[in-house]
Amino acid sequence: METAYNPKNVEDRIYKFWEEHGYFSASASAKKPFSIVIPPPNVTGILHMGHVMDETPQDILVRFKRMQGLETCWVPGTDHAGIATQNAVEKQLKKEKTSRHALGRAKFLERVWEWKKQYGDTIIQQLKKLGCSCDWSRLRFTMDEAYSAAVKDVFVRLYEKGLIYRGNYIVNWCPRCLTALSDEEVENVDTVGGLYWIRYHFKDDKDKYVVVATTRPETMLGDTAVAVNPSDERYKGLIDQTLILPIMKREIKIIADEIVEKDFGSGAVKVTPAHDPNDFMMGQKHNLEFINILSPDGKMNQNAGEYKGLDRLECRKRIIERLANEGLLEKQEKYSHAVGHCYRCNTMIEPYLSLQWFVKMKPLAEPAIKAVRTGDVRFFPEHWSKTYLNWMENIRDWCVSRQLWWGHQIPVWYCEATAESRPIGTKDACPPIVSRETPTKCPKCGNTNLIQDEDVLDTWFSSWLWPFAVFGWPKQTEDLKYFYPTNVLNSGKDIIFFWVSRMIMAGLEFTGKPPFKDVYIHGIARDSQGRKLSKSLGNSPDPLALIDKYSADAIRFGIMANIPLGGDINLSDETYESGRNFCNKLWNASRLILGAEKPKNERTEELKKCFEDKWILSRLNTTISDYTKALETYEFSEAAHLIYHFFWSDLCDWYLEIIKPRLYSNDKTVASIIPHIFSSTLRMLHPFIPFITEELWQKFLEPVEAKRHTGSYPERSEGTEQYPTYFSSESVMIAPWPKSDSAQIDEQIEKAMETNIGIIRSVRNIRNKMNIERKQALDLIISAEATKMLDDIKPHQELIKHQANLSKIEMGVKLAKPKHSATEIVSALNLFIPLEGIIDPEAEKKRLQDRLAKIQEQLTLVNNKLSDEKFKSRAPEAIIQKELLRQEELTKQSVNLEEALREL
RNA sequence: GGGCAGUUAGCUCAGUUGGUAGAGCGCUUGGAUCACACCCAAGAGGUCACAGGUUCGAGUCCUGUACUGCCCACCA
Repeated sequence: METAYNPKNVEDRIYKFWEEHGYFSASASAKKPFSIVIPPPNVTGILHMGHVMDETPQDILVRFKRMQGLETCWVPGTDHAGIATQNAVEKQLKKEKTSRHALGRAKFLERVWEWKKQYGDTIIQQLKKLGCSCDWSRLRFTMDEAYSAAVKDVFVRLYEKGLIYRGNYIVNWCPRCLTALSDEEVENVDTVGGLYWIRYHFKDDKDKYVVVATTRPETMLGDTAVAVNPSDERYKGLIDQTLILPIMKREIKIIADEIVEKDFGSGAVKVTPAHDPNDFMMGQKHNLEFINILSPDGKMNQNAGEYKGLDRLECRKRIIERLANEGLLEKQEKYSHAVGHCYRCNTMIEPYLSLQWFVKMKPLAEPAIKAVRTGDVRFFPEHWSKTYLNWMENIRDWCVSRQLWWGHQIPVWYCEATAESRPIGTKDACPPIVSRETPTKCPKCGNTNLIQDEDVLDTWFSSWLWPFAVFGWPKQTEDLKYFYPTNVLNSGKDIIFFWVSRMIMAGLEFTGKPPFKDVYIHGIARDSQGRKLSKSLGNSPDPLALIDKYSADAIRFGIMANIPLGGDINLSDETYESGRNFCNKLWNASRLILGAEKPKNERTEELKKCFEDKWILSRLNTTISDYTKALETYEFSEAAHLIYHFFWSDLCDWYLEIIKPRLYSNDKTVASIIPHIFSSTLRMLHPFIPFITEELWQKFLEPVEAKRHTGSYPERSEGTEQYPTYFSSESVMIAPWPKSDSAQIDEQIEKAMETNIGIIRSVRNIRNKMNIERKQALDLIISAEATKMLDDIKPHQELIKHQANLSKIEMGVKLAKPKHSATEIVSALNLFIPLEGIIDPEAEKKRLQDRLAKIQEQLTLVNNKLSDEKFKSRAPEAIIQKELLRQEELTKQSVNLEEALREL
């Protein structure tokens, strides 16, 4: 074996090995199921570190559960990501100096499918590189034929139930993507802009005017009223009076509405029903005219008169100038407010009146709220349920139609008469035909010229069905019955509203069950400075490059060991280095074992165990228990720390160092315990670092297999954990999960070992401070002060002597005795290392005095406490006993120290 | 404006039902010893944001304050 672990070539070979053995596939069986559906990555591009954060915990859980013996199914797939993918392909077309409009819908869609093929395949390859143990036979795409059928089915069901409606409303409009967006797809960014105060003169009294304030002055071209609060004294008597809208010279009325805030601006607000949600409501209420002044691309339209064709922002500039020139601009001031931007292209969105399809959300939200309230669906960490509930309780209807080409075309057909144009406010002559199948004629008028709605559905309208659609829903398949609901959903906090909440609603609505029991929310990957990872900042590393440099195992372990509970992680080279170092340590520890002696795989029970053997077995079983518990509750970094500590500190630093002589001398007990420990450790580590554990498993397996070949070893008995089969299975991936044997857990032994370690460290510390070579054997004298320790230490003298290189240990020696030679005192333990000729009596005296002062100070505190009536009457007995012991101990120490000082 | 987190070692974070603060990295010192320098040994470093309260005892529970981050929101 090489001195350093070299993951190159190992990982690909191992992954192939797993695939060829069919370990990933799952099917309905008598076993208990465990299922996870992957949050399908968008086919917009290749994977980034955010995906690694997303997939790694899932693979850990899946591997963990598979080893626990559950029928484990991880469904992989990708998402068509309508708007995002369409944008990506459009960008590509732009580079080719063409556009989707030049290509036409059909040709364009061909291009997107090509794109999807390319990136979808790449994503799958990347997931494999990362080690993901998905059931690849179940690979799904949100635009698969069967999946599309499910989407249609859902649309029709909701429509029939009256939960889908079509109507003219103000929606979030992206003038670049040329589509409506849902509220969730708008990112509000605090922006400093201007607040403009404009004078609207009265028709009858040209000298008088009302001042309105606005941040979007260009919308005044579409004003059809000015509104004030009915209780506003300033405007009493002015209601219903007529104003002349500047520039357009249109006559508009002053209306009264409660919605107007008296305290904002002048208390009077211009009303533009076609370009503001509030104004829209007022427009309906007061029967105002709706004047749309914008084209879909954000330019002014014919209703803007001379400004037609200008971009809205350019128009804004000109309007301001003109108003100023005409003396109608009362004032302008800087104003900071939230402005919506498209979450895909970052263009400033416009509130825009258009005909769209909506889903009524309140009826869907109610059961979904209940599911989380009652604990049918649980969030980890729990506090995310509050965020979820807060949003769900204030949910608003969902605009699901998108004016895009890439996506599920809406399963609605119109009679030709009403399909072409969609004039605002007009009603279709024939009602739309909402159908799973393509209809042949209009059921009302019999017309056979039907035109399908050109729009597609919001991409999330398909992904909210993911947990059951991947199992064949709406068909009641075996898979659906067996694997659904899934066990846990893994997601980033950024898509709780987009996806998690909607899946819960869809699951309950369409299957009657919540789609998963647990939701594990992980944080977001950031760079070492805490910034979000993004292409433009250049701080978003390519996972494949990192895997190439550090190995997939290193990335996985590094991230999972360092990720705070539910918090964001700052990624840096150190993160991956720590993972790499850990793997290398594992490699080398195995190398020590495999090089020293082939594993014997023999029974341990009959062999005589030394103290350290019992200790490491106790530690092992404690670790198995705690580690398993941590994984069950999604505490990945906690789990990683537990196993890290057990392996590196307990096993490598102490146990292996202690047993080295026995290892080289072929001690039978060691030779049987070691395979047991390594087998369990490799199995525990496998979910985190699957590749190297498999590679090592195979190496441990070699001698065993060799013996089987020669017939000197019994055949493998599958699936048992019984000796002599520590390495019973052909792959660690299908090996049984280690079980904690509570009979081997011994707290006293673990405590005793801690004491031993403390003593050994103290001696080493003294060596260090005094520059004493390790080769030079020392005498250790333990003072009588440390009476309590003596019994603990006695049985382990040999161990301590060997680890600390001591020639002898003398116990119960009074502090005063080594006054001519004691040179260093370890205060906590009262150890003395006698050495001739180095003592400085003055320094020694000072040291003792300081220590005495400290002890007396503590003694006073304890005495005070013990004489406190309240403490005596209320503190638990165990605590009082502890204090009494401490008092005794401190008293003894102070007496000894005083005596030592006198003798000095 | 509302909601949710957070404030503990130089940095990133743990801290289980209240019982005298831990890890990794970094730093300091020493070390080519026959698993590993991607290593080993040892060490230094903390008024647990602040102020009150409950308690025999508070990093931990309660109230308030300050600051940081995130999310939601139709004051134009």
